Amino acid sequence: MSPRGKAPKAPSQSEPTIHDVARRAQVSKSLVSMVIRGGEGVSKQSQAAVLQAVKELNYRPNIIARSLVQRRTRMIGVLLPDLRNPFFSEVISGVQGRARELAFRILFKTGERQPELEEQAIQNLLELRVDGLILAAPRVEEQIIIDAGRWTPVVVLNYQISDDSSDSLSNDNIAGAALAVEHCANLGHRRIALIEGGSGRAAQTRREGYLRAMRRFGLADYIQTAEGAHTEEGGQRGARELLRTTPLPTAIFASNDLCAIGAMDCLEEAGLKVPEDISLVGYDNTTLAALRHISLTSVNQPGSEMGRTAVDRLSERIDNGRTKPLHDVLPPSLVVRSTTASPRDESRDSE
Amino acid sequence: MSPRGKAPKAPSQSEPTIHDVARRAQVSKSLVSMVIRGGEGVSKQSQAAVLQAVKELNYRPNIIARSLVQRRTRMIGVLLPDLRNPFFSEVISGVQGRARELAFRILFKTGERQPELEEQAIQNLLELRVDGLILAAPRVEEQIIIDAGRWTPVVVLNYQISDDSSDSLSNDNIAGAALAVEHCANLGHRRIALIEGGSGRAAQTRREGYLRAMRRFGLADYIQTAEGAHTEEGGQRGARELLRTTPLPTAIFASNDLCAIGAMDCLEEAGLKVPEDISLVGYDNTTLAALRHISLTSVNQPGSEMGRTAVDRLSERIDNGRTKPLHDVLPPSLVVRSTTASPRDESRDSE
DNA sequence: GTGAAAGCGCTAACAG
DNA sequence: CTGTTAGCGCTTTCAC
Repeated sequence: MSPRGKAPKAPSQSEPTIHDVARRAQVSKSLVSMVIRGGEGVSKQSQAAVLQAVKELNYRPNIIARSLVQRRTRMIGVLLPDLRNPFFSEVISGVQGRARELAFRILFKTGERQPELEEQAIQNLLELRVDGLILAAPRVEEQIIIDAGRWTPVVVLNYQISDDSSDSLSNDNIAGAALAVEHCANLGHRRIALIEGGSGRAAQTRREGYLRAMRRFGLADYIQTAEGAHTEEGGQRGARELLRTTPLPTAIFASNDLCAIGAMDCLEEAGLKVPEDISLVGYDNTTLAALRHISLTSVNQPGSEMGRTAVDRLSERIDNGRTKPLHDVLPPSLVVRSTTASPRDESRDSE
Repeated sequence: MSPRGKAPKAPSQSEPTIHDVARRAQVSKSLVSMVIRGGEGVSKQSQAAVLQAVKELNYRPNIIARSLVQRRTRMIGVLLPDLRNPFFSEVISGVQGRARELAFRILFKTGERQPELEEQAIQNLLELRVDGLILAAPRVEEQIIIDAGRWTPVVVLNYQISDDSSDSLSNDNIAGAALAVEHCANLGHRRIALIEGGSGRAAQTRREGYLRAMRRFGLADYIQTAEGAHTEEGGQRGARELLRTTPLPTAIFASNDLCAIGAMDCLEEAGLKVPEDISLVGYDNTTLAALRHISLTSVNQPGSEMGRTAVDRLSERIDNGRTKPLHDVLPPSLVVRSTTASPRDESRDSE
C-alpha cells in the first residue's frame, strides 16, 4: 500500500526555495509568491528583482508544497483498462489534450481488467488528492466508484452508474449494437452471430443490444452467440467456435474492433473470404478499422472526443462549482467499409 | 505557467487527517503514522485501535503532505511524442507495469512533437518534484535535458545524449536500418528507396543507417530518399513522391511502421502489388505490423521492454543510489513477414 | 505595495 | 513503546 521507505541519499544539496529567492531579491517570501503566480499588484521593480533571482538560482516552485496548502493538486487521475486497445489510446489523447488546455496534469494508471488492481489504483489516486477522476470502462464494484464520487469529482466512461455521486459519459451501446445488426439485416443477412466481448460492462450491454435488435428484426430464431473477449485472441476464439456450427452464420458482429480483427484472421485462415463468404462488423471504429488493409465496417465511438468531454465535466465541477450530476449518452453511428456485403446465396440462407 | 487560481468552493467538509485518527484511537499522531506505513514496533492493541479509527473515519493518508516532508514523491514523469503510434503505447504499457511493481506513480504528458510543448511539460514535471523522468524520443534542445538531468534522474529513450547527466536506452537505429537494407539486398533488390521519418532524432539516425548500409552493399548509386514522416500520412506522401520517379524502386524502407502502412496504401491505390511489384520494410515491429492483414516485414524494437527497463534504470538511481550513467544500446532484429520478396524481373532491375 | 505570522497534513528525531 | 517537538515549502490573512 505504501511505497518502499528507502532513500539511501539525498539527490544533491537541497533545491532553492522561495525563501532563498526572497533573500536574494531582497524582498519578502509572500512577494515572491505573488510574482511566481503571475502577480498582480506588484511593483515593476520588485517583480524584476524577483524574476532575476529566480533565474539566477534556477528556482522552480514546489508544486507539492503549493498543493498542500491550497488543498488542490490540479491533477486528474485517469484509469484505463489497458492501452493495447487503440480506442483507449484515443481516449487518453483527448484527455491529455484538454487537460493541457485547462492546466491539469494527468496521473495515469491501467487496471489490466482486474478489479483488485483497479480498486488499488483508485485508492492510490485518491490518496494523492487528485482533483478529479476519470474511470474508463471500470470493472470495479460499483460501491467503490460511489465512494470515490463522494470524495472527489468522478466521470465514468462507458458505464452509467446507478448513483448520482458521479457524472457519466457513455456511448449508447444498445443503439450501437442495433446499428450493426440492422446494417446486416438490411443487406439480407439473417444468421447474424455475435462474438461476445467478455465480462466487461460495455460488452454486456452490446450483447443485450444485439439480442434485442435481433428480436426486433424478427430474427430471434437466428440468434447465435460465441464467447470471446475484447482482444484479438478473443476474436479468434469466438470465430473458431462459430466455425464449428452448421449452417455457418453469414454475418458476424464482433464486440469490438480488436475482436473483429482476430475473427477476420481466423476466418480467412479457414479459407473463408470476407465479405464474400461472411460479413463482419466491429465496434469502436478505431484507427485499426480505418486502415485500408483492414477496412472494417465498425460502429463509431468518438474516443478522443469522449476524453476531452470527460475533462470538461471535471472542470465544471472543480472550477465552476457544478454539483448536479450529468449523464451524457452519445449516439453511435455506423461507418460502413469493406467487410460487409449481401450474403452470397440468399436461398441457401433460408435453408 | 501556473494553474488557474480559482476554487469557488471547498469540495466538502474537510477530510479527516492523521490528527483526527489519533484522537479517535486515543493515541498520538506519530503512532498513527507508524501504523499507516506498515508499522513495526507498535503494540497489537494500538495497531488495532488505529486501524479501526481509520476505517470508521474513512481516512486516507495524504500523500501530498507525506511527499512534502519526505522530499520524494514516488512519481515518475513520462513524456512521449504522442500515443497514436502504437510503439509508444507499448512503451508506456511497459513503464506502467514496472512502475506498479516498484510502487511508482506515472505522471504522463505528450509533447505532440513540438519542442516548446515538450519543454513546458518537462518544467511542469520538475516543478511537481517527480523522482525521475523518462523522455521518449524527445525533440527538445539537448541543454534542457541536461539541466533536467542535474535536477532529477532522467532516462532518455532512443536518443543517446552527449552528456553524462542522464541514462539512455536506445535501439541501435543504425544497425536496424542496415538490417532492413541488407534484407532487401539479399533478396536481390538494388533500387532500395527510403521514405524518411521527418526531423526527429530516431528518423535522422535511421536515415544515416540507410545511407551507410547502401554504400556498404555497393548500392551507393541506387540511393534514393523521399520526404515523409512517422505517420501514415507521411508514408503516403513519401510513396507518392517515389511513384513519380523512373525507374521505380523495387523495394522501400519506411522509417517506421505507420509510415510503411501509409506507403502501402498509396502503392496499392496506384495499382502496385506488395510484395510482387515492390517490397516494403517498416520499423518498430508494432502490433500493427503483426496484424495478419498487414503482415509487414519490420525491424523489431521492443517497446514494452524498453519501458520496463527505463523504470528500472530510474529505480537504480532513486532506490539504490547508482550515480554512474548507463547508456544501453539494444540490438535490433528483423521480423520477416509478407511484404518483402525478390524483385519481379531482375533483368529490368539492372536497366 | 509589502512584510510577518500562522498554518496545510504529515514525518522524523528525540525524549519519556 | 509512546508522545512531543520541529519543521517540509508554500500560500494566505492581516497588519503596516
